[in-house]
Amino acid sequence: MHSVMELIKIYECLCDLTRLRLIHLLQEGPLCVCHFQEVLREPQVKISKHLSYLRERGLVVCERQGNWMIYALPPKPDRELGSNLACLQDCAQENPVFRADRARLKKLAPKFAETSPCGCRPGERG
Amino acid sequence: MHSVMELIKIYECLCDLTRLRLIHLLQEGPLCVCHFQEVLREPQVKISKHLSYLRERGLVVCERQGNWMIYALPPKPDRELGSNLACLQDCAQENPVFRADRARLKKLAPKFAETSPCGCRPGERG
DNA sequence: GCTTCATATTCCTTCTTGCGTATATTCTCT
DNA sequence: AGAGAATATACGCAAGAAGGAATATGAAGC
Repeated sequence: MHSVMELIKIYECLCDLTRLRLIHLLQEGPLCVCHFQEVLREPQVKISKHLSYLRERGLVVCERQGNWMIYALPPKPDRELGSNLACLQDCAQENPVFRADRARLKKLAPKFAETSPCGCRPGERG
Repeated sequence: MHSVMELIKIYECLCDLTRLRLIHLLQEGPLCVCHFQEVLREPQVKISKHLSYLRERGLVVCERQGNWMIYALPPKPDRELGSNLACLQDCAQENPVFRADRARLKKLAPKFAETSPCGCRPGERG
């Protein structure tokens, strides 16, 4: 009755559009909040709260870098999370929303590179 | 902005323990409500409402057989659902809760076989 | 110490979900 | 038609989630 809750926790994290987009972007590499804001074009509170939600449940980790908080997927996800991340990757490949997010990230990457803390490397896989 | 909602709908269906158990059991084959009741040891209302929830969202289909309603996974799931069902199958394999449900289903299968409508074949893959 | 920037948290409202009790529906059999 | 079995729905409630506005925290630079 314990490890099944892990699984449910994962699904709870995945069943919101904003969180799905956040996680999907993290699959391209670590990012900080303000970059999420620009790619998703959503207000800071919304981004930040969803990232907190994900962090509390272990779907993302974060690290402070000066003023910036760098978010990333956990370095060693357990079986359930790994399996679901792979599944999401698969489902997101052809999906218009996710494709658009990836395109937008790619387009903004050079701009981000100028002003970013060193731990935040959009477009590079973490 | 449409097909991503399909994906979210799937995750919404998967993020409840009872629904997860229902879907997992259906991966073993079609079942009717009263059999779910016995395997899960949950009240009829609960089972029935969660099945309705799943049906409305296209994660299960059902067919009347006299007094019984036979529930099953959709015969031709689309990519997102198929992918997630496979992922669930993977995650459920070693999970205590799901293992117990499978064991219980197996144990009850002979008893079900006597009283079941013909469309309901617990233990056989649909 | 004060300001500024990036991010987090609090408060409030609205909407959804899950559960249980009770009741309705739908079919079968006589 | 009436009874009984299997399943579904309605209602009320408590809890949680999502959003926005405002405010708080924490680090950096002067």
